[in-house]
Amino acid sequence: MAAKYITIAREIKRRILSQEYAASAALPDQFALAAEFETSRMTIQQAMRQLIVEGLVYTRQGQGTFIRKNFLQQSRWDLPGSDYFGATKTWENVGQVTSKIIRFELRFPTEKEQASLLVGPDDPVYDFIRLRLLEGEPMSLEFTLMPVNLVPGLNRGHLESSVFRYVQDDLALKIMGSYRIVRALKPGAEDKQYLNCEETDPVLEVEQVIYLEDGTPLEYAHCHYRYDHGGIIVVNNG
Amino acid sequence: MAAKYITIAREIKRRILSQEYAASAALPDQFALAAEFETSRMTIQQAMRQLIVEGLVYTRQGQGTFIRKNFLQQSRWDLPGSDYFGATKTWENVGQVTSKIIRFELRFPTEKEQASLLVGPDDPVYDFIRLRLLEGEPMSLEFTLMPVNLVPGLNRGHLESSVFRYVQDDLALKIMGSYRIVRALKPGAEDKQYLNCEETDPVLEVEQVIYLEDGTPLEYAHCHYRYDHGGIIVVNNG
DNA sequence: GAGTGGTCTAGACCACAGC
DNA sequence: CTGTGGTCTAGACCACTCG
Repeated sequence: MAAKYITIAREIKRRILSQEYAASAALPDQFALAAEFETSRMTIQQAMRQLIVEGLVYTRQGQGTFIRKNFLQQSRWDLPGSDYFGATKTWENVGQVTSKIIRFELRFPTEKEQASLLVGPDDPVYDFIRLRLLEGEPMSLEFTLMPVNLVPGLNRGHLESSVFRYVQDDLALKIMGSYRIVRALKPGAEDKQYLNCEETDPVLEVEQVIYLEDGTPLEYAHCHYRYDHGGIIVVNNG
Repeated sequence: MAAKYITIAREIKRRILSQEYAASAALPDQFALAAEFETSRMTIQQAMRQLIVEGLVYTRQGQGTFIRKNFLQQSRWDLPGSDYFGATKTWENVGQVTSKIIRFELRFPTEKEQASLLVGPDDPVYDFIRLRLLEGEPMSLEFTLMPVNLVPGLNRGHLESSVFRYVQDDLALKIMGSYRIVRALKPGAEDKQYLNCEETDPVLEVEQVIYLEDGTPLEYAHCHYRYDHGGIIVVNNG
């Protein structure tokens, strides 16, 4: 049984989407909603906070609660090509994605990598490169580092299916967020070899650190995408 | 006078940053904090919600409230090169930014532009192109469209200083968020002409729609960045 | 069972906008 | 002044984790 405020938020969302509440008009005030749902005003406010976070409505003190004209925006990433954040799902809509392992090694981290992963010089890391193919066509090349002590037992099978699923389901680690830098680059030797880039084909690079819920860095990666396989969508609210 | 929960959140934040609370240990529980700050537990929870949003702490039912190991991440964009989101400030740390107006016209929107800006075919739009220079060196080329009825009185002076400031300070419009797609592109004719791109120099393109707080699209733009002038930082929490 | 955060109540007063 | 959302109280019970 979901919390009452969640249930109420869902119902109000339904009414907005089915246009039972006129767009660009004010919603019933919180007292009226509290009466209708036979609850306290605090609970209505909690439901409203939920809808605000979802980008569906906004409030103005002294005026009321209003529906956003455009609430299609999500407040999270949709990065086609990462294991993480449901991006694989985005790809599944497009076609079958497979992975080819180019490298899978163990080594000690460099200074820059120690800083990115918050590990010491003697803490071993996995170092692997994967070529991701969409319907057999090369799409992205991913250079990944992960601390061994966080992801014990990682093997080639996981790399070929989904490292994310292994981390989340088998190791029960929870991912909190990410820090990413996006750039355009000239193609390097590996990009030409594996992504079939010509000299004039730009590469979209995403350098990223993925964090667990307590802030421990789980992964430090450089992902190279072919420029003609779509872009990265980023949405920002408020 | 700030709200009590804000004051409490600030105080707890101070303690965390000054390491009065041991990192990776649990904070005092909400009952203890409520007693200490002589308030109700609801107010403490509101303060905690604030700190959670800021990425400083996280909670686990049945366990407690914990400090994130890495709370440097922000939950907002930092896009060097846009008028918006304090990015100009980012640049000011680097050097003096100036704008050169390549085009400034009025016209009617195409179908795609009507869809992006949510305007009709007979609603006029500003269409301008600006070259942005850092210390005199070309850095980005921005193709912008804005509905005339939202931004009356826009002139070349605003384009040269800051459209954002005009919109926010003089017109008192409030910006809510953005929707962006990031790509790598081969350089086009304008990129070669104004950004001095060679044939092999990739371009980082950001296609963006910026929204006002009620969801009305304010701006539809394509921004082209030289590949060697840094990347775009994106942070995601939760 | 004990201790934690999550939710909820039934009110109260404050801050702000509009008439 | 009226109506709105914002904050706050003092308590209650529930859900979850751990020893």
